[in-house]
Amino acid sequence: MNLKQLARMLDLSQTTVSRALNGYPEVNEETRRRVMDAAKRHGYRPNPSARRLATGKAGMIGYVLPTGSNVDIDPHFVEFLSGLGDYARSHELDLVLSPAEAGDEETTYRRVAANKQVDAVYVSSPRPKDRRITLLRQLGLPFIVHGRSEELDFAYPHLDIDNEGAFHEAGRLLVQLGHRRIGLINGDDRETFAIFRERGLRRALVASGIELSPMMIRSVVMTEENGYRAARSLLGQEAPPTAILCSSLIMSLGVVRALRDLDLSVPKDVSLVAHDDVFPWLRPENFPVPLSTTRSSIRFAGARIAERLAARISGLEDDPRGEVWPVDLVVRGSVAGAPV
Amino acid sequence: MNLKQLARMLDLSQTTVSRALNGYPEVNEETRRRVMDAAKRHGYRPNPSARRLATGKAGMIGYVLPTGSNVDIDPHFVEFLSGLGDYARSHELDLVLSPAEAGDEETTYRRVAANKQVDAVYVSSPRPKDRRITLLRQLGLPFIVHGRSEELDFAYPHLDIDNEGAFHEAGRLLVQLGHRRIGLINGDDRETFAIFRERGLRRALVASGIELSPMMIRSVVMTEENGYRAARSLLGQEAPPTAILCSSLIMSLGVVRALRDLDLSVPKDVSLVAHDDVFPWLRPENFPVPLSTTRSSIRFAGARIAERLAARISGLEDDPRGEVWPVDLVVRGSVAGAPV
DNA sequence: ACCGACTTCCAAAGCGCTTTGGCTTGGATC
DNA sequence: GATCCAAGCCAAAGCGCTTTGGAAGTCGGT
Repeated sequence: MNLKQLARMLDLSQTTVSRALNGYPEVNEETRRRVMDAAKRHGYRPNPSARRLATGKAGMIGYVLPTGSNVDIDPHFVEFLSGLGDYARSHELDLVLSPAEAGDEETTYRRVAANKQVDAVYVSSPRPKDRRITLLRQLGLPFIVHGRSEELDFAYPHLDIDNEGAFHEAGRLLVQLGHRRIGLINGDDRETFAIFRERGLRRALVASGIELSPMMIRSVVMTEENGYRAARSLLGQEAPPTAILCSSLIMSLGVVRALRDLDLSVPKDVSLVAHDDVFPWLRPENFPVPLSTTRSSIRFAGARIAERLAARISGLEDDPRGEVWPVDLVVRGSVAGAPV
Repeated sequence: MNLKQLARMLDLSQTTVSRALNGYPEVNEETRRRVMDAAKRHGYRPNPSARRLATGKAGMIGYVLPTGSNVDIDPHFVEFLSGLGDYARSHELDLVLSPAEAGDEETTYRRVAANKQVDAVYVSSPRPKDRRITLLRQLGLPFIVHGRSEELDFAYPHLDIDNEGAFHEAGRLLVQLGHRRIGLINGDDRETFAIFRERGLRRALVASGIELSPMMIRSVVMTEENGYRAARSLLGQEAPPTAILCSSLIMSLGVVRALRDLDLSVPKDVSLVAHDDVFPWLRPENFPVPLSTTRSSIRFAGARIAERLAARISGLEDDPRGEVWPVDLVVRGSVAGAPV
């Protein structure tokens, strides 16, 4: 069933039927009802390819996925996707993943924009200087950044969590508990989130006259193994940290293993706080010693971004508004006063 | 730059230019060269929307993503995606994720097929009786199943690993080591993979005259917490297992925690074998006691499925061929003779 | 009775490609 | 020299929608 047939059946022109269905005002209310009715009865659905060719609107949102034989997609992605998908479903929005060679996403963004394959994209894992942002603005492709970049003075649509605030608070807590040497096991420090977290911790320390020495910082890809190695390396120093701040639950698994290997107990010997993105399959309260965390659901972020993308597409949102979510500090058994 | 302009520029008809670019035979080789050349020089790329409307081919592959506020996407998905994406990139194939309400994927499959949004789809987590398979066949939408279903007597394209063989071998090893009570912590037993794994273990036991009692089986969603609970429950029985076979590394984390809580050591008190899908961020050799595993890279599966989907789309593959990969049994420190 | 000004509808021209059904042309065939 | 054929090209008709630029009909105001 296509438009022509439906129109003929109703003894109307395609124009009128099209307008009736798309809510244009220049059609009699009764006619509209008739049309809507017939459309529903016959299960008419406009052909998206045709609509797309005519309007240039795709009705989909996009994501450029960095790939490569040595590139691993972040496991956080799947949680984010759960939220995004859940919202997208309720609005019949599909998501297009366009694989790109890691390092050269630009080509793919250009292709996607030129082909008008999607109406908007979301961008993740931004870096302080991230060319994607200016590129997208220049291409005129609506977007929302999950995270932040310094680009354009932050005047572009984004959604981020308060990474700095989170680690500032966690750091302050540890300082208050008497810790002076606090180790940071961070994610890749070319990414903004990691930089913000480090800054947060540093601020908390400086406020008490403590400096955050580079010796206390490790910046690695967030795997269990790297968490282990970083912890071993931090704790193997002459003046090891008495507390560790860790950027992910997965790495914390490794940290806990390292502590056990070294026969150090949590929190007696070492206090531990980690950032929790809220995975259904790995929960901080189930760590050997319940883990204190800075918590923010990445899934909610996915849903919110989908919502805002939808709003942008339909023109309801068009200011370059940024949104920064506060992060909860959840204190559990893994922190205690610094050992004397 | 569109076809019309390019044609005018070359002083040829659109027909000829189109044919030249698409490799049709009825065009002079020299003309073709001229066309190809000009196209490259001017960076001409046919508009996919238009091509799509004309041909009905989308140039994308699809996946119907079950979603819902209580639905969590499997973390394995991201690894699968890494492989799929890596292959897809090299062939400029995009992937469309169409969110569906979990439980009613059918509506979405129908929509995707009717709209010709994608040229082929892949289907995951099949169940023994899985309506999606007959549905897709009926809709005429090419597909490949990742996993197996009993549907159609297995005569549909699929890629699976030998789950039965894997757990059979693992079970046999444990039996040979003298274990008589072997616990199974499985995934959702409505899914085929879990059924096959159970069957494999049972076969191994039966071969030695041992029965696999329902008391020895737990079937749960694969989270750390469920692994813990299942292990506690298995080990809390009067005649607890002396060995445990676990369907995922993530659950194994919980199992290890449970063992520790119960002051049981691996492998002295309990031997442990898990299935490893090969995550970059969690590796069996890094468990407190290196974990023995049945190993199969889910990432390779993703790449292979992308390859076969591409082949199906271009008509290179069209038999309902099934493909079952053997699984490696990797023995590490977590298994030992049964305690006396 | 005539004139805007609406309201309500329509025919037709896109959107940019593929594909059908010819139309030339030049050489081989008899 | 007439005939046939293949090679190489083209005009135009789709694909199924949206949107432009009217065209009728209605109605109150003068």
